[in-house]
Amino acid sequence: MLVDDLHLLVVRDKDSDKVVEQIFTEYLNSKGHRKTPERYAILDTVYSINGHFDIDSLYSIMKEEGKFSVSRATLYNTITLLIDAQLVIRHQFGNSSQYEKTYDRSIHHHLICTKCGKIIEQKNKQLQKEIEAAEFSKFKVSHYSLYVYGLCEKCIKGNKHNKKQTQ
Amino acid sequence: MLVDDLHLLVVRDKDSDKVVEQIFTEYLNSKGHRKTPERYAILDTVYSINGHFDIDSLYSIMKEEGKFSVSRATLYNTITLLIDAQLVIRHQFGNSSQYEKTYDRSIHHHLICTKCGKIIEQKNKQLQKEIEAAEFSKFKVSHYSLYVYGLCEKCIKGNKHNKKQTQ
DNA sequence: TTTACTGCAAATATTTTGCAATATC
DNA sequence: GATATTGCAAAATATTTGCAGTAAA
Repeated sequence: MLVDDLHLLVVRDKDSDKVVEQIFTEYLNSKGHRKTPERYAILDTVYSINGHFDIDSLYSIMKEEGKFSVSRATLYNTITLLIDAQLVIRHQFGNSSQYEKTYDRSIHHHLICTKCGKIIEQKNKQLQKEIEAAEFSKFKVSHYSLYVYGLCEKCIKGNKHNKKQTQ
Repeated sequence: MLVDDLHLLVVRDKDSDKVVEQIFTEYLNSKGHRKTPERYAILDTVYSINGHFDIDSLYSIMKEEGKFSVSRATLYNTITLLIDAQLVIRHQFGNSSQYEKTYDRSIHHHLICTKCGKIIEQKNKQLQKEIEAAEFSKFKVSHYSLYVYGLCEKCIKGNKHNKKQTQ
C-alpha cells in the first residue's frame, strides 16, 4: 500500500509536469512565441525545484547537473515568460529576485526574520481565505504575497551569533 | 475655523517630527551609535516625504533642495538604522528598494499592476485587523507587507499604450 | 526564407566596501 | 584622544542590452 501511494505520487508528479508543459505551450502559442527546447528545459528545471531559487542557482543547476545548459540572458527572458504565464512568481526579499513555481504548490505566506534573514514558509488557510475574499475596487486580482517581518525562534532566544544571510 | 484646523495640522506635524526625533535619539543611545547631524538631516527629509522614495531620489532631494547634503554611502548606512529603529520600512517592488516612513502614517496594502507597474496604496481596515489577528507560532511579528498583484483600472480596459515603469 | 531567439560580452544600475579625513563622545 | 562615521572612489552584484549567429515556423 505504501508502494502504491508512492507510485501514485510519482505518477501525479509526471501528470502535473505534463499539465504545466501544456499550459506553457498554450501560453506560447497564444502570444505567438516560439517553442524552443531551451524554454522547455528551463520550465522542467524550474518545476523540479521545491522552494525558492534565484537566477544564479538555476543557472548552476542546469549547467552542473548535465541538463540542457542555457545562458543567463535566456534565463532572464524565459523567467519573464513563465511569470506572465502565471507558472512562476517572483519575490524580492533580499537584493536578488527569488522565484518559485506556482502550479501544484499550495499557497503559503512568508515569515522573514529581520535579524538573521531566515525565511519561513507558513500555511494559514483561514488567513488565506480572508485575503482572497477581500474586495479591491477597480482592480483585477491575480495573486498576492504576504510578507510578515519579525524574529524567528532562534533570534527570539537571543542567539547573537546568527548572521544575516545575504540571500 | 479653517485656519485653526490648518494650524492644528501644522502643529501636529511638528509634534510628530519631535516624537520621531526622540525615538531615533533613544534608538541611537540604546545602540551606542553617534548622534550626527547627517543622521538627523536624513530623518528629517525622510519624514518630509509622503509615499515611496528610493535612495537616489532621497539623495537628489537633499542635494538640490538646499538641505544638508550627504553621500550615498551615508544614506545607505542611515536608512538601515532607520529600518532597525522601526521608523522606516523597505519595499522591493521593482529592481531598486523603495522606502517609506512608518510613524504617523496609516497602514495600507499595495496593489501592483503587473502590466504597467503602477502601485496603488489601499486601506482596508477589515483585512488589516484579520492579518494582525493571525497567529504565527514561534515567531514574534513586528510588521507585515501585503502585495496584491493584478490589473489596474486602465489596464483592465486594455489600454495597450501603458508602458511598464522601471521604478 | 524570415525573423524570433540564443549566447556572449559590454553596458547599466544598485549596493557594498576600503580607506583616509573628520567629528562625536 | 580614541574611534565611529563620513565621503569618495573602486569593487561587487544583479540585470539589461546590442549584436552576430542559429534555428523555429
